[in-house]
Amino acid sequence: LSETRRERLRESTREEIKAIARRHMAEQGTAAMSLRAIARDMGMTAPALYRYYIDRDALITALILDAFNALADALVAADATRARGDYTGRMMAVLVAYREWALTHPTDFQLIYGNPIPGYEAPREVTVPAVVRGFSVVLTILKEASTAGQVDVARQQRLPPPIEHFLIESIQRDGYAVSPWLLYVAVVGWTRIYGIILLELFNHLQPVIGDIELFYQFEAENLFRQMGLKG
Amino acid sequence: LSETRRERLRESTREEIKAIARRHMAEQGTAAMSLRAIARDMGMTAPALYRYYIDRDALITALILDAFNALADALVAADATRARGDYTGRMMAVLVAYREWALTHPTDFQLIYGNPIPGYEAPREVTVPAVVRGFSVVLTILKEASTAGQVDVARQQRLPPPIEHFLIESIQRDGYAVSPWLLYVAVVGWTRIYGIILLELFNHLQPVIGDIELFYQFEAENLFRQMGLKG
DNA sequence: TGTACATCAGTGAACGCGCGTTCACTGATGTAC
DNA sequence: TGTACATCAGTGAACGCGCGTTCACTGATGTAC
Repeated sequence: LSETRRERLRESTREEIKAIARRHMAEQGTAAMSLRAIARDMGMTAPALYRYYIDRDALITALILDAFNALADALVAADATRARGDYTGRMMAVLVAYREWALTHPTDFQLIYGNPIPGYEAPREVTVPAVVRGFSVVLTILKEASTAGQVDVARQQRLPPPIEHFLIESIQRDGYAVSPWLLYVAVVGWTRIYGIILLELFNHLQPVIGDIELFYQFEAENLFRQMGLKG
Repeated sequence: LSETRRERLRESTREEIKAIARRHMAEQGTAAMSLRAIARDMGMTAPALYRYYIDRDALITALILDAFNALADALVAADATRARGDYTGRMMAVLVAYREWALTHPTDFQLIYGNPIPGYEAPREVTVPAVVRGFSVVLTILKEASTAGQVDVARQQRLPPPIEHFLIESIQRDGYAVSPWLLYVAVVGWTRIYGIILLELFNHLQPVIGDIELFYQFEAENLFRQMGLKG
């Protein structure tokens, strides 16, 4: 709004730095991100980058934060494409969007959910809220479906007590407004699609199953059935 | 057998190189493996390593091959601890051993199933047979359980036709001696435990579910039920 | 059993390259009067 | 409107470090007669 010309230029340079960093990571792996290489590609000298990020770690943190938020945005947008009452449709749209985002942004996905970068540790106070944003898209759908009576209680399994207690504590601490069972199936769903997507990213799955998109949808439907999601 | 003294010394040096490489990877990440650092730790100069591995890639390949074989050994050993007719017991032992191996050898696990090392590509003719060794432990249990009538056919789902066709082709090409459904559930099981284990390795799962060991077993049982494995 | 020779492990110097970060500086852009 | 000054982006040199790989070599170990 009241941004000066200088502030706008500065912001666009910050964005350009991140864009080139992403390109390099895509080509060389996330661990290969180098300030000197970025500067070279921008036609600048390396010390100039220190005007924009105080050091290499700060740049990595910015990239990670962007990635979490972009992923969450994609999930929110996918959720919005379906009628509010179509709970399985919304859930499927979100899961498909998750995989699609990972496949179209493989580097960003590895940055947030793959091998950690040696010598770098993400500050939790920065990353956790961004993670929660994405996760709560799924939780909201489950909560609304449950409220609408669209979750089959008969399918609900008895959880091992220590896990149930842990989930109840999470719910109270973070105010999730879902039952332990719904939180549980959300976590299980997350581990399942994560396994498929990461194996696909590393090219381990295609030779084994062939059509991964179809496989993914089939497994999503199995998950919905186990969750007790109706429709 | 007819190994000379020189050959024995040579072999033990090759092993020492690998051991130190593993330690460095555990401390610094898989991408940080450096010949100079290994040589330094061995009290040698870097060029001496070229007597044992023709280059850095050859050393990485040797480490990967060792890791696949050690994992397969662990699965075979776990399978052998249960009575032959106890199919669910054998399967559970194997899945638990898989996770335990990954947790006690996190670096090796990341080396074979995590982010690829930038600039390195594993030669498939070396790795594929080692992968198949581990996978066939699970397939054998499923095959024997099926032959013994211990797989509930009623639980079998109709697979999407393109996937079924792909699996049938794999079975014929590689001579797997199981039904498409059994191969399918083996693959699904693999993606599921992989997702859990990798999230656990990266410390993303513990804050969400608490007792991961219990969670893992609970999910394994759910998997057996979906497979139709009796007992 | 002793000697001559071949094999092989390991060295040290070098090549050419990369990296993150600090520092004193230049020169352009923007601001106050 | 014009001038003096402050702010800030970016430079170039430097520090101290790392890497994989090649090469001619030394010196110890093993082998053949």
